Amino acid sequence: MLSKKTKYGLKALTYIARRGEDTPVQVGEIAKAEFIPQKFLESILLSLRKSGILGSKKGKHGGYYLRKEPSEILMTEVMRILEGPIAMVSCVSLNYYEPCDDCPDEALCSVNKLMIQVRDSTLNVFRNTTLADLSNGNQ
Amino acid sequence: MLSKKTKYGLKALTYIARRGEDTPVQVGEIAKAEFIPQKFLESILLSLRKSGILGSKKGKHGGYYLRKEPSEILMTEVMRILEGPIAMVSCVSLNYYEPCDDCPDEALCSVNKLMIQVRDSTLNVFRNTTLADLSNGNQ
DNA sequence: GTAATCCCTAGTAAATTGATAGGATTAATA
DNA sequence: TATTAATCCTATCAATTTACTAGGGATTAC
Repeated sequence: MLSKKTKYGLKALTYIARRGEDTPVQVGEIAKAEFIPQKFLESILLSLRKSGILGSKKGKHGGYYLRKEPSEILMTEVMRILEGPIAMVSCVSLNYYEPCDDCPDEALCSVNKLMIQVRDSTLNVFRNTTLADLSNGNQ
Repeated sequence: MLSKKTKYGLKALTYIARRGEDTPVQVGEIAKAEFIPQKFLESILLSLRKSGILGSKKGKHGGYYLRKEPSEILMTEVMRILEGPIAMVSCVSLNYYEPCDDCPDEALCSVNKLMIQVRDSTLNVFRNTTLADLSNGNQ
């Protein structure tokens, strides 16, 4: 299941991208528009800022803004920040590989074999989808 | 992340399929061979039996066996039993659809749009993979 | 009848999730 | 400079899920 954190994060990014203007967007505005608990959203946007997707401006009239064009923000990056590894088991993770302690031979492991395929097909979606794709009306 | 339940379940099914013989396999044998806590595995195999994937024989020399040929056991079925819905959000689930309570219009929802693509690509893998594929050495 | 096996229900510790609380810091503006 | 409005940061917490464990009942081979 997708965590609420990821769901809220994606909705917030889409909101900012759709808005389009170059003034920063406040957390409160997004929270109200997307029905997201404000304090929770605060922490989510903070992590997106720390990861370099968002920039922020403090103080009055502050808020968050995209640091790149929506068409340059890949879902691989966003999903890894919000949801963590894309692979369903660490032994097939590209970025966070760890062997299973109970598996004597990955080459013989049926779970490994299946999860590599799932990982690749999911990656294929995320690599070919940008925030611009999510924000636009088309497909 | 894939739950241990699913991981253990897949390993157990693969073990039974690879064994090939028509005598039932005991939980203890699988647990020992695959390093799975026996009592936990018991409950997993029980749920696979209740779902019709496995049959069982009680009493001495009892155990579990496949009710279909490995080539006829699709991953869609196995994963739904072990892991639950394949979709990452209920609003794109084919078998367990439920609308999100915070989403006024699915057609405009970026999460919905993205997760439909992920669901379809994952389904494509599971629909084209059988237990026989996991059990064989090839690919 | 005894041993070996599946069947079933409960319970439980640890981790994760989805928040909330409370305030420190920063910046615009009057 | 004082006020206000925003981000930033840490800590905490209840509910849920996960990954088991315990204990025994039911069934069957021998």
